[in-house]
Amino acid sequence: MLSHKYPFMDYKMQLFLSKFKNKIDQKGRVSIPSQFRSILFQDGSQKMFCYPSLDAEAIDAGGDSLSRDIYALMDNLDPYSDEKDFLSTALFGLSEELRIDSDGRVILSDALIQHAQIIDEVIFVGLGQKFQIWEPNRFSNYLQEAQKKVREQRLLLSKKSKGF
Amino acid sequence: MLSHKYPFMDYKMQLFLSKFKNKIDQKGRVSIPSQFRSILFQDGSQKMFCYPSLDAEAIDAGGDSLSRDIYALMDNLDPYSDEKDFLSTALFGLSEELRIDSDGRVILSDALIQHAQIIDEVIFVGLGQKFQIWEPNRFSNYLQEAQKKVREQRLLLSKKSKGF
DNA sequence: AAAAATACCATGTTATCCCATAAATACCCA
DNA sequence: TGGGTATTTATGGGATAACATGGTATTTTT
Repeated sequence: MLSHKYPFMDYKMQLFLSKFKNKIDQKGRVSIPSQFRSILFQDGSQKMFCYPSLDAEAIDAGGDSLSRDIYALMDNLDPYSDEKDFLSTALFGLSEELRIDSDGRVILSDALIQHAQIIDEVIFVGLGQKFQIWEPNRFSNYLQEAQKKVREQRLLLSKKSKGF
Repeated sequence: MLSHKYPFMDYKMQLFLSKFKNKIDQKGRVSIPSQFRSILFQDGSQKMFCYPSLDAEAIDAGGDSLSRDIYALMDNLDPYSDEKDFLSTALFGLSEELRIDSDGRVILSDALIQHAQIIDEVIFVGLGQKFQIWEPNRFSNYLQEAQKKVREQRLLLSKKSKGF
């Protein structure tokens, strides 16, 4: 189960960190940052699992562990609830497994591009067990907001976090 | 008891102490001071974990113990809340694990350099379980301020702490 | 046949490895 | 203790490998 009691962040597991800006070429191809790629490849798959982010104008993405986590999350919901139907549609209905080509690139679908309002450049942002793909300007706006939130919660954080 | 006074410091752990000034070469490489390096290498990793300092125009850096603390902090949040997305963005998205090369050097990312306003020289400042990387002039200004603040609070403190 | 997807190749840039050197530090032994 | 030698360290440079990115050719789909 995905909860506080069973942290899914094994200390050994590799996390998506940092951010990288890459270009989209005329054919719609984008290089996945090599740091992220090597994590995706870890379980042998040549796929990138992704779907439109629920709360942001961005694409959520990750590897097998992400899709498995989401599947597990669904599994825990009441099979006949509206909540489950809604989430299944929102996540699985709109999610895709993009093939990673021999040069480490993917082609984002029109639906994903439209959701994230992407033009010809994207930022890959590591979020730990997943990452997001943003249109650069939208991301910098969002980042400002996020940093503001972090500062607001600062005291709370510093008490728990041993000096960070 | 030790753990009461220093709740987050394992008495065995090696501390980052003292400060060292090093140069950045044309390729952007900086040597990590060997004293710091040997602490970073302790757990076998060849990485330096770092992120823009929340309160200063400096880079916060450390080894596995620092990154684990932050991962643990994130792990306590509800995985699919937007609170978590905000924090992940600001913490994971801006953090980096810089690879330490065979000569003990790292290449600081543009984002970090810009945050700390670094040109071609840096000061590594030990802060115990982590250290900071500063542009030298900024650091000496900061240090002066800090010392001034300490002097101002000295009387107040000494009444409570008998001897500091 | 046209369009899209895929494989393959080329290039400039950047990171990484390896070696050289000078200075500082640690070490050793008379 | 002193004085000389070895080792470590910071730093520079050349060679090599990796990466992002653009392009062309080949295959697959429809």
